[in-house]
Amino acid sequence: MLEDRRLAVLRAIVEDYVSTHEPVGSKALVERHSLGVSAATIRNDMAALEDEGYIAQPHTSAGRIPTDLGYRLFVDRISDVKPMSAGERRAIEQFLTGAVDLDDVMVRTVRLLAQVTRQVALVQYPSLTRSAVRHVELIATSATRLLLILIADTGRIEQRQIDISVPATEQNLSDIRTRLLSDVMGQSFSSLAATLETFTERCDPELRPVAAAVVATLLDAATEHVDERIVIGGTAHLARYGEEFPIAIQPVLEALEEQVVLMRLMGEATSGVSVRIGQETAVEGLASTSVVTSRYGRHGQELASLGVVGPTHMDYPGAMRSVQAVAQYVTRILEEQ
Amino acid sequence: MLEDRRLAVLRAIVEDYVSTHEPVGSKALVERHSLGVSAATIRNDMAALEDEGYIAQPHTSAGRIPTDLGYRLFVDRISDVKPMSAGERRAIEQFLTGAVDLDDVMVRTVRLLAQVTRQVALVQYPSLTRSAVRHVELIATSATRLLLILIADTGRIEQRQIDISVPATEQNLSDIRTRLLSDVMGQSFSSLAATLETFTERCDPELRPVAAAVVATLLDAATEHVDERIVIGGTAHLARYGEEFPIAIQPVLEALEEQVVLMRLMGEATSGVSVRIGQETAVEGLASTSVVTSRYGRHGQELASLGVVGPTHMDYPGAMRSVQAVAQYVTRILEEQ
DNA sequence: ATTGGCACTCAAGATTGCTGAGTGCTAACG
DNA sequence: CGTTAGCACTCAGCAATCTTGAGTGCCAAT
Repeated sequence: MLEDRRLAVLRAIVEDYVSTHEPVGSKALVERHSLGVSAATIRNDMAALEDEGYIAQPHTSAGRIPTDLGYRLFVDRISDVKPMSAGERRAIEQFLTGAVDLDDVMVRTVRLLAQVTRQVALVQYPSLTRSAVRHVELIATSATRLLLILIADTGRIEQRQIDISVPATEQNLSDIRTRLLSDVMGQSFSSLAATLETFTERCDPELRPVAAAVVATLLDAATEHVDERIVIGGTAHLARYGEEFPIAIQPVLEALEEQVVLMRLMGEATSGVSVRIGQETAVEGLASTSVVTSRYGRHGQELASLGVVGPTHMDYPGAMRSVQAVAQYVTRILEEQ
Repeated sequence: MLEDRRLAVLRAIVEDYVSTHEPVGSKALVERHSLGVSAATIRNDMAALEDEGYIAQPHTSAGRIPTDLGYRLFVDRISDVKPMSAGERRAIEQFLTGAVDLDDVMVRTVRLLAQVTRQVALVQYPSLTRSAVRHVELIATSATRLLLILIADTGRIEQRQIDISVPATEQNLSDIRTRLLSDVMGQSFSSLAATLETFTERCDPELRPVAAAVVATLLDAATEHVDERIVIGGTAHLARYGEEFPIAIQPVLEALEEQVVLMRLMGEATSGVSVRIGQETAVEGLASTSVVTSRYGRHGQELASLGVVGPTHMDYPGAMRSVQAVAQYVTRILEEQ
């Protein structure tokens, strides 16, 4: 009962603060929300909420703003994820259909997400290690140089140069290509190391040097360590906050240019929608931002993440809803491919 | 003689303003530069320069700042492009070697350029229409769906889905693939339309529906209209200026997210280093920024552009030098591929 | 437990005055 | 005729001061 009202007060504070970006006082609260009690009572509740660490005062004679902890409680216990309107769903669908290739899907998705949430959007390319080989191609670009092309069933393509010391004939290459294709076609990238362990031995002795080089390069490309690609969009929205709010956007932009940081944000695998608030991001430059992500995938398997980065005082229910919806549609698009 | 001194004054104003970001007065000028005349004389020169539109006063009791026209004169007639130090050259070289594929070259280049110039960097992917076909691959991903892979001799790869109404046998596909390859291998992308005009007719009647679809898709992919890809980096540098300078960075970020704008900035083909100052960019959001670009290429042919975007009060000689040097190195890297 | 009343605090905005960098003008100089 | 010194004038920016009002915490009454 009393607990209930306190939560209601916290929710009201979060909602008002998110929409006005100004500390909210007891009087304004009772006016804007029908809480059924007087401002003085709210003040008592506020004092209690402040003791527990859910809200704070910027300075003595100001209203309260939610702390990271407050947002966390809000996200975990209070907010209810509203479903999207039919119109929104249709808009998303329209935006994503007609993509000509994977790059196009990624670019369209990041734009869509940025536009819908009005925040910075991140989309990670489907993980190679979680997908399977659709095709492998080996092309001679000069006498001692080959080009290896790897195509995943997600549509993702990787290419690598291979320098070989001894020239290989077209026949040799063709042999290797055929063997390689029959070995790895349809295999998951993560199992390639095992699959190709004996590949070189199984080749004719004269092919072995080339085969070894090819296998080594292929495995290197398939076990991509840090070079997962991430597309960013909507950075202009950052500046919008900066205008009337003391969020230094430089550290945020810097953080978003660091591959390591992005991988940390997108990599942590949790099903469903994940929300990290302020310090929880564990990234220095993102201390005053929150990150809302969701996994997306294909046929029940999760391939990668997408999400948004915004100020801690963001519209969490809205962001969570949009991120989830977009993830679902990307999943569907990938399944159609 | 008199003209000479006026130019020297303008140059001094530009240099001081670029380094301090504060309006420069006559007194400060004579102190910092040995111009051999008194402040009063400088004031006369300044008044003349202002009449001619090269400098302006933010308010009555302030020093002068260069106008766009002033920077233009500075760039055209006054500044001398200093060569890079050996150390800088080595740093650039080191940064760019070791790239595993074209994507990698592009990403490394944009990072390098952003780091060296401390500004926003743009790198355009090599134009397809100006390069030649290294390889074409046709893969069946299901009975009625093909994947067409185009590889340019720059290392750039394009892929497209092809839906065919009638299932094609592996033998059919192989036929088409072989014919296609012998037709287009080594051809320039711009000549493909002519080369493939009679391709469908030359096929067996039963292959024609599939062949027609393949050719149509291939030509569509090869004549990419607006979807030239551009990589952006170093946006965090924008915020640095924003801090102590009233450049609204939001319009800049917005402009940089518009494909059309980027194409306009990068597309205008001029050999050598090109500088567009303030309004000259002809982009609303970039009215208070300048763009320094250079073409890069391979074997004398220009493939695309790279460059930087920064505030109009940038270090033009430095930026021009860095952009030129990086373009040269990228050219070299592409030639090695 | 809730409420009204009241004293207290303090950020933000307005007002004022001062300072000094910088200019333009004029008259003198070589 | 170009250059210079001198001088009056302008005005952004800073600091000091004052005022206002939103908001709080506490206490006594219900």
